[in-house]
Amino acid sequence: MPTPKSTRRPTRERIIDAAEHLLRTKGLARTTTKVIAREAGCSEAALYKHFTGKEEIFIHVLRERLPRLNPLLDELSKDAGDQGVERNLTAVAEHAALFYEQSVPIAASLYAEPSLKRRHFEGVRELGAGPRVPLKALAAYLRSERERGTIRADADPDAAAALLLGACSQRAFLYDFAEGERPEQPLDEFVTQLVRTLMQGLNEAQGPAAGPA
Amino acid sequence: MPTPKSTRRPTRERIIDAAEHLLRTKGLARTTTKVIAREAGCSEAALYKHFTGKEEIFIHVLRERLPRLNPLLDELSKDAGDQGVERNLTAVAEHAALFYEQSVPIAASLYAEPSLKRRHFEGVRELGAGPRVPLKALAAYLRSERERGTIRADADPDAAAALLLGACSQRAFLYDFAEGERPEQPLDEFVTQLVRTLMQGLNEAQGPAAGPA
DNA sequence: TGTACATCAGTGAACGCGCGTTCACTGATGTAC
DNA sequence: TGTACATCAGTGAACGCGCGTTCACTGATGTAC
Repeated sequence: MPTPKSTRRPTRERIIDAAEHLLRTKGLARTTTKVIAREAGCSEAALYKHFTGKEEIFIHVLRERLPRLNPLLDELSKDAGDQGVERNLTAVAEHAALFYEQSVPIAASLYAEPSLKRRHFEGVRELGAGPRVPLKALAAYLRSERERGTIRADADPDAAAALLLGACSQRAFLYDFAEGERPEQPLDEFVTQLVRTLMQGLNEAQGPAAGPA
Repeated sequence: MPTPKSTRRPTRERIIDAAEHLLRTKGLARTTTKVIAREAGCSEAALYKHFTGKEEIFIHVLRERLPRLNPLLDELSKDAGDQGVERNLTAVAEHAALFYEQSVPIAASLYAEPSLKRRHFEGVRELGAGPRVPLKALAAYLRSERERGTIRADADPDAAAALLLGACSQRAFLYDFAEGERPEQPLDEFVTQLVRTLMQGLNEAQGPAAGPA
């Protein structure tokens, strides 16, 4: 028998749960009102007691379930310099990679429905979020490190942020596209090498490049 | 009156043209057989003289119209060292950015229809292509530069490739998502700064960091 | 306490619409004699 | 040259299906007296 009502999540929550899960696994095109209702354990008609329509359900999934990357980055600016830059960047990159793994499959499918994409990003922009914000935040952090002299004076914070977060987001796509084509490199290894490469650059080592101790 | 038949492209081509254009502008969900036919200037029934079904049209758009990044990268490996590494990387990044601008909107919408996504990438893999190939090729080029000593001996070619191409692909997403939210940084400037940052790293300059002359 | 009524989450069945696809047909072109 | 036939790209109209949505209704819960 199904879960007794007393212990079930509220219907509205179960609808959002179901829609989110289906978006992730079956894709936007296959996420119909019928399957949402079936997975939520209610009738299709019940969807319309909680939302004005199907698109509204998706908008709420996007608003309430897409993870946020910004909190971590905001915190980062405060602790600038407390720990090594390299350690901070590694932490950021690791979180970013996980974040993109979560959000890429859903965000990407908005391309199939440009009106939904537009609606979502207008809402997101009004909240001061949006895909550019993490880049700006990371660049701001790097600028503060540059001011205290922990990274080179002629460093370009925007370019560095684009490199690091770009690599993390692209990884999320490859991960999903290739779908187990080959055993993926572990995340922490990937991230460590990104940060090391970003820190030391490709130019011939001259300075105290701190070889293996 | 419409273009006379004698000067029109063959119907099959016009169908692919129309489907591609609609995928880019209206999205996968709004690209129905009716609108493809209207834009191609033929009847819906005519679609089925040239393709077995709608999905087949999309598969052929993906196969025949998505740009290829690999040729440029293959060539690159041959000329390793002929020009400066920095110059080569800049050229690659610029092409990569344009490539991703073209392919991202269409590739992303495949997330809405996972079965189509899977079919496409299986086909692509059999041709030795796929989204991982450019990364591998760029890393191979960097390895050859490392062997001839033009970049530091302990450089990580895979990480460097991930950083550079990641930044370029992410740019394509931001460009499209934000849709004119703010005047975009010009491509060549963006790319130049990426490459310089990647080459010199963020660590305090010690060596011949060749400050402003 | 019992009774009458209001509220409201939720339902089964039906709705119309637009989708991808198929049908029988047309008309232009090529070819054999 | 004309005529009879084959081929084939392309069509208008119809098809059935599954979609998102709405309808009239139910049954549980709360509340006033």
